[in-house]
Formats: sequence, structure tokens, C-alpha cells
Amino acid sequence: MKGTNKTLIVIYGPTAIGKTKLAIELAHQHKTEIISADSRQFFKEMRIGTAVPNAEELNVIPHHFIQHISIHDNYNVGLYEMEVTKKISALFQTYDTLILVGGSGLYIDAVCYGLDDFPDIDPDLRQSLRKQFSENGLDWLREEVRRLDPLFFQSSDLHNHQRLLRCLEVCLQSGQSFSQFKKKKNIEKPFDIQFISIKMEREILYERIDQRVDTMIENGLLQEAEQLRPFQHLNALQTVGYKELFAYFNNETDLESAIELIKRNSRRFAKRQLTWLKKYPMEWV
RNA sequence: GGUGCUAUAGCUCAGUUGGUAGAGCAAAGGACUGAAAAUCCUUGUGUCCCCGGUUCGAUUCCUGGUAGCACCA
Repeated sequence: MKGTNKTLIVIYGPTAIGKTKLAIELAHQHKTEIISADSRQFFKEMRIGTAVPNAEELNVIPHHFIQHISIHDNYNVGLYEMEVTKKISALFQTYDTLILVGGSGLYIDAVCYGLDDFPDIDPDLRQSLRKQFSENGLDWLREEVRRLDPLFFQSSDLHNHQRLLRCLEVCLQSGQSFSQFKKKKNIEKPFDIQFISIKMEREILYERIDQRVDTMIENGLLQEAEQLRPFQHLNALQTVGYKELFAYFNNETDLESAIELIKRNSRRFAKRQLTWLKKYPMEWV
């Protein structure tokens, strides 16, 4: 306890476990509002495939950071952190308790522990580095990182091109090493945090995932994905439930296989979320 | 009823000239600071259908079962 009378209830857990329902119950109970930490429900074009709360649910309890931006907007966890920090402090003027709910661990971390300050990256630089990577490959990328940030080179996964590219862009943008910015300063938040998750057998969770995918298909996921097909290259659409259907539209697979893949990839996603979850001091319901 | 083929991991199958076995997929574990539903790392789970026989030793060869498939009646 920090001696404040403000509490953020954080609901985290794997996809399809019932976070939305629990959040709404708790919001009713505390007569408060809900903040989303779900990096895919932000996008207003993606509704069915991200299982956003339905219209009635959104009506009864005010939700923030849901369906509030477009897939064409440039968005990331840094922007989210800035906005959500402001929003939370504004809402705590009115409420003693707020609900944070979502499945994106990094975004939960950003709210609860803060992010270090990194330089803004010139889009041209980012573009150029990606091009160089696609031309010169992973060995080139590693070599650059070794030269500019030996510490990162030692301690990081040298097969992960996304991380290496991120490291490199920060180094080149700032003239300093990426590692220098990573201070892990763990900003003290002016509120208490209570982590809550839901206990469920793996087998039952997987059944729920399968069922929910079938429901999404019934609710028109194909049509939603079809409309987004022209934008399939966007970051926001590198998402389970969409990328598999793009493959189907592009004749790379049949529909049945695409749906099976959505289920499998949702299971794998849930597993990654369960790994992430272990770092939080959870209370289970 | 007869003949033939098959029986090995959760699934599809490979293999062992006799020394208790391995691929793909599914799965499990992990990492994570501005793409995070992304990206990446690690891991092989087993009465080799059952009862006998031969053998120092059988999942492998042999007899007999059982089950599935195919063909013939």
C-alpha cells in the first residue's frame, strides 16, 4: 500500500478466458470505468476478430482505449503510455478505483511500471534499416548491433530480427547505445495496483478458444477481414484471426485450414500470455 | 468363411541386416521496454497391439490370437 486511496485493478489473462465479463462486473461493483490494455481492440476497423465488448456492454460502462484509433494511425506502446497515464490521473479525480483490462502484457507493464524514455525514430531511418536488413540479412544486422551496442549483443537473442532492428534504430538515431536508454527505472505510480486473473484448466480454455473462433466466423469475421484485405500489410493486421484469412483470400490455403490455424495460433498466443502472467503478483478468481 | 496387407509418440508415418526408436504436425516450457494477437529461443512425450517360441538379448525373426483395411467367396 502506498497510502493513497486510489486503486487500479488490473485484470490480465489469456485470450477467451472471460476478462471482459469480469471487468464489467467489477466496474459495476465499484461504480467506475474501464481502461483497455489490449493492443488490438484499439482499432475501430477490427471488431469481430478482436472480440471487443458488445454495444450494450460499452454503453453501460464507459470504456477507454477501445476502438479509438484507426489501423492507418501510427500507434505504439509509447504513445499509449503517455495517453493512458493522463487518462488515469484524470479519472482518479472522480473515482477511487479504476479497472484496467487487457491481454497485452507489454501494455499492462507500461501502465503499471512505466517505460524508459527512448528517442523518437525518424520514419525514413526505420524504413532504410528494414530495407538494408532485407538485402543484407541477419548477419549484417548482428554485426551492426555488435559494433554499436556490445552489451545488447551479449545479452540478447541474436535470432530475433525485430529486437535487433529496434536496437539498431535507437543507436543510429541517438548516437548512443540502446542499452543506455534501458534504465529499468520502474516509475512509482501514484496508486495501488491489484492484479487479478481467472483460474481455468488449460483444456477448458482451449475449448473456449475454439468455440469463440467459430462464433467469430458466424458473426461475419470473413466479411470484416475481406474489407481489411487491401491493408493486410499494416502492423495492426498482423493479427491472429486476420492474417490466416488473408492467406485464404490469397489462395494460399482453404477456408477450413485457415480456421484451424486461427484456433491453433490463438492457443499459442494464450500460452505466451500465460508465460507473461507469471511475473505479476496475481490474485486468482 | 478364405487370402493378402497393416498395427511404433496425441495424429500421419519412418526405422531398427536382432542390442528397447525418430521425423513432420499437434503439444509443452521460456524470453520480452515504441510492430507485442508481433518477434524469437528451448524441449520428444513411447507396454514399438497381445500370448508364446527361437535367442545371451525380440519392437524387429517364427507360431497363434486380436483389430482395421483390401480382395475373393
